[in-house]
Amino acid sequence: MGSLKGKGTLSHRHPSQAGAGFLAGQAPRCVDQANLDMNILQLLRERFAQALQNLGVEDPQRWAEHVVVAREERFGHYQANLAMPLARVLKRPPRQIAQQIVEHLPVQDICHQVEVAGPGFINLRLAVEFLQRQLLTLKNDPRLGVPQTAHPRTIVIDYSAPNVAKPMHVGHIRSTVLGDCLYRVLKFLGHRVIGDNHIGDWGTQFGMILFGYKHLRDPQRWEQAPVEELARLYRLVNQLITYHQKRQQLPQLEKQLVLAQEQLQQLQNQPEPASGPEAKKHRRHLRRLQAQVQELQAQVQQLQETLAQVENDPQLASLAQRWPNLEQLVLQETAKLHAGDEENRRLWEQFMPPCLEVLQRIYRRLGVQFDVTLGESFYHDRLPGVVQELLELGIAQESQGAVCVFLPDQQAPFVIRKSDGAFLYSTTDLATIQYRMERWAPDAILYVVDHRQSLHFQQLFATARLWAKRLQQLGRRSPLTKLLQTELTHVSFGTILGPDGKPFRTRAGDTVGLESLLEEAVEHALRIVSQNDEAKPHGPELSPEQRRRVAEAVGIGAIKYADLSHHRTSDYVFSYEKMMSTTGNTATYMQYAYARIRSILRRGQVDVQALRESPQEPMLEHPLEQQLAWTLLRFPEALEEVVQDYRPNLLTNYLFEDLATCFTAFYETCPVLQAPEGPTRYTRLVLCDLTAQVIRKGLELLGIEVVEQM
RNA sequence: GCCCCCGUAGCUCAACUGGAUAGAGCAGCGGACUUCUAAUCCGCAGGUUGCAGGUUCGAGUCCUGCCGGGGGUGCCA
Repeated sequence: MGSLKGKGTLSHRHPSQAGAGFLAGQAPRCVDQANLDMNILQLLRERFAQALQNLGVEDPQRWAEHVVVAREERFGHYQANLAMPLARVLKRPPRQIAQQIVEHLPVQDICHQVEVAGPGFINLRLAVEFLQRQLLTLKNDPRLGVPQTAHPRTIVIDYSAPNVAKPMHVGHIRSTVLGDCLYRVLKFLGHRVIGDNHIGDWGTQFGMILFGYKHLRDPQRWEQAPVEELARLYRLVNQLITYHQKRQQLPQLEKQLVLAQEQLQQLQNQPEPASGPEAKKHRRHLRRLQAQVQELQAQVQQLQETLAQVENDPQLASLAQRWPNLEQLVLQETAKLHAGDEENRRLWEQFMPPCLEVLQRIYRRLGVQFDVTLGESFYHDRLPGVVQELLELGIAQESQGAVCVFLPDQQAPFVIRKSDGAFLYSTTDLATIQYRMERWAPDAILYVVDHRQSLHFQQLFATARLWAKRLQQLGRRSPLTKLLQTELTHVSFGTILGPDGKPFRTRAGDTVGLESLLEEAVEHALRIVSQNDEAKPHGPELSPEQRRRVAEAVGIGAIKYADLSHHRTSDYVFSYEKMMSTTGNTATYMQYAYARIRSILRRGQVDVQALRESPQEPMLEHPLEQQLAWTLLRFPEALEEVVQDYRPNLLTNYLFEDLATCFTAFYETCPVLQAPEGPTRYTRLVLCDLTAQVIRKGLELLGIEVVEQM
C-alpha cells in the first residue's frame, strides 16, 4: 500500500473527518417517469400532459413537470406554474393559455376545483370523494401506495467501507447509515440494488497487525480473545508510528510557528493603510495570520501532548526506542503480504474471519446489511492488468517513474502506479469498476463517501469513462463499454462535528470508537425512556427488559435519524441531547408518535386486519381528516424525491413536518375512540392505522425500528 | 497560486430546479393537562436570502465581481 506518510489515519475510504461540499454526478439519475400510479402528483402530471398534447404543445411531458405540490395551503393542494414560461414559446398571453389548459384538463374525477389565478397560475383542489376513494385503496395496500417501478435499474451502492484491522469510528457512521438508507429506499421502489462493502483488507493497517502479531503479541490474550488482541496490537503499532511521525514533525511545526509569529509581528508593526482596497487587504492578511498562529500553537501543543503520552510511559517509550524505523518495517510486512509471502498470507487468512466478525457485530447492532463484501484484496490480481491496459490504450503514461493519467482541464494527474511499483487506491477503484461492469453491468454506481474525496472521484470517473470510450472506439468487446451509459455518482457528505464545532474527536484528539458511541447513546436513551415511563399518569408500564429493548431502538435510531435528517452535504454537530430530544425532528419523537397511535388501537381493541380489509369507504368530514388523508397519499412522492438527489432528509422532513405535524393536529381535535360508533369513528381509526403504517415504513426505510409501547 | 463546495430567522432544514406575501421545526415569549400517552397542542415574535451589479414580465435559485467559511491540490485512503 505504500508510504505511511501523509495525512490519513489509515482507514479505508474514510481516513478521518472534516468539511463540506459535494460533486454532482453527470449521468442520468434514478428519476422514474411513468412510475407511481397511486402517486397523485404523477397522475395530475399525466392529465396535464394529455391536455397539453391536445393543445398541440411540444414535449408535453416536460411541461407537465411544472405541476407541483402547492406552495401554500390557500393555493389548494397542487399548482401548475407553466402558463407563464409557455407564453414565451406560444407567444400568447399566459392567462389565456392557462384558461385553455384548464378547459382541456380531464381532472373531473380528481379535483373539485381548478382555477386560474394571478398572471396564470393554475390551482388545483382535490375532491373529497377522490381522497376517500384513494384512501380506501391505500388502507389495505401493504406497499402503502408505493408501486414497484416500471423501469427497474441495476444499482451498485458502495458504502461503509471500513478498515478491517481497525475499529470502526465515528467517521464511518454517515457512509454506513446513508448508504443503507438509499439501499432500502431504492430496493423498495423496485430497483435491483447491490450493496457492496468495499472494505480495506489489504493495506498498511494489515502490515501493522502482522508486525504487531509477530513482535508484540501477548500469548495469553491472544488465546483468550484474539480479536481484541488484534485490535490492541493495531492501536499499539499505530500509536508508535504516529509517535515517530510526530517526533519528526515537531521541529518543522515549531519553525513554522516562529515564522508565522514573526510575520505577524512585522505586519502589526507596519502602519495600516488609511483606507481603500489596500487597507482591506492589510486587515485580511492580518486576520489570516492571527488565525494561522493560533492554529499552529494549538497543533504544537497537541503534538507535545501526544508525544508525552508515549514518553511518560516507560513501556511505550522503550518500544518506541526499540524500533525507530517502525514505519519501514510495517511497510515491509505489507509488501511481503502482497508479494505472496507464505507466512504473511497464512496469517492474513487467519486474521480475516475474526476481524470480519467484529465488523459484523456492529452491523448487526445497526441493522445494516450488504449483498457482497468485496474488499481491496479481492481485486489484487487485477491491478497489474488494469495499469497495463491503460498504458496500452494510451490513456496512462509513465511520468517521473510513476504511471499517471493526465486528464484534460486538470493540473493534477491521476496516479495509478507509484514509482516504487506499488498500486494505489485509484488502481483498486478502477479494477473495481471493471469488475462491477463484468458482473452486474449496472445502470448506476453510487459511492457514498465523504466530500473530501470529490477530486479522487472526479478523476476516477473521468478515467474510467475514457477507458470505456477508447475500448468502444477500437471496437473491442468489453463489458466496460456499457459504462458510457452508466451513472457514476459520488454521493458525498459532510463532517460530524463535536460540540466545539470541530471534527468529532476525543479530548486527546483520537477518533471516537463507533461501538462506545452506540453504547453511550443507548445508555442515554435508557434514562429518557425510564424517566418517561415513571412519569406516566397511571404508573410505569414497562418491565426492565422492555425498557432495555426500547432504549436500544431509541438510542440507535437517534444516531441514525440525526444523520439522515440533516442535509447530507452539510456538517452537523453530534449531540446526544439534541438527537434524543423528545420534541422536534428526531427519531425519538417519531417513535413516540408511532407508539401513541398503536396505543390508541390497542386501547380500543381494534381489529386492525378487519379494519384494513373492510370494503367500506372512509368518510372525510373534518378538514383535518382530509388534510391527513392527503398527506398519507403523498408518501410515494416523498420517496421519489429522496431518490432524485439521494437525500434521505427529504423523507424525514415528510415524516415529521408533514405527517406527524398533521397527525397531531388531527389527534388534538378529532377524538377517535370517543367518537360515536359509525363512519366517523371508522374513518378516524383508518387514518390512525395508516399513519402508524406510514411512520413505521418510513422509519424502516431509514433503517430505524419502532416499538409498540414506550 | 490553482480547483471544488457552501453562505436563507439565534440553531437545523425547506422553498419540487426561474414563479404568488421566502416556509417549517427547535430554542425564546405567552397560553392550554381530573389525557385517546402533555415525549403534546395553540398563539406570538423572529428575514435587506453574505455584499454589489447584471440577465427578464419575475431571481434565494442563472451570470460576473467582491466578502466570509470549509475542503482538495503528483505518487495516503
